[in-house]
Amino acid sequence: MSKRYWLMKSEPAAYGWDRLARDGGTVWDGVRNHTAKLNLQAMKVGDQAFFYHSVTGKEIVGVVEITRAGMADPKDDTGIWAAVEIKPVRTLERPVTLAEIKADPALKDIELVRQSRLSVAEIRPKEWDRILSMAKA
DNA sequence: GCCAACGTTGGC
DNA sequence: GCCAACGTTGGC
Repeated sequence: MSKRYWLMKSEPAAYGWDRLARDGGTVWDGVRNHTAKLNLQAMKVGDQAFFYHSVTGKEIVGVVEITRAGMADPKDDTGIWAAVEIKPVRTLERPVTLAEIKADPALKDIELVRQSRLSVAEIRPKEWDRILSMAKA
């Protein structure tokens, strides 16, 4: 199966990009939404994801890679919820803001905008490439 | 099983 | 601080 792309949201006040870069990787747990859980469970080792700062910033700041997939959420006693392990791959040369994404017709169907509350979303390969090219501009 | 009420998230 | 979107809960 070919590589898929994702987007993971975090409030910088709770766990930001700087923290992830300093930690060198982390277990992505605590997700309590079923759609997001399905996305976590669909992830494979080697898949990549954008790291998005919600609330403060509202921008994509970096790229992460899934280093461990199909985990149970270690903080969950019920066995319902899922987790993955991620590591930072690189910081974007320039963050891509939500405003820019919304303004771009090529990204009008992106899940980040269509379902703004979803904390773990899939990114289509075309959208992935588009956002990467915006980060270089 | 339906739906109104309520809680939470996150953008504005 | 407000509100829209969505999920969950509880009465019927």
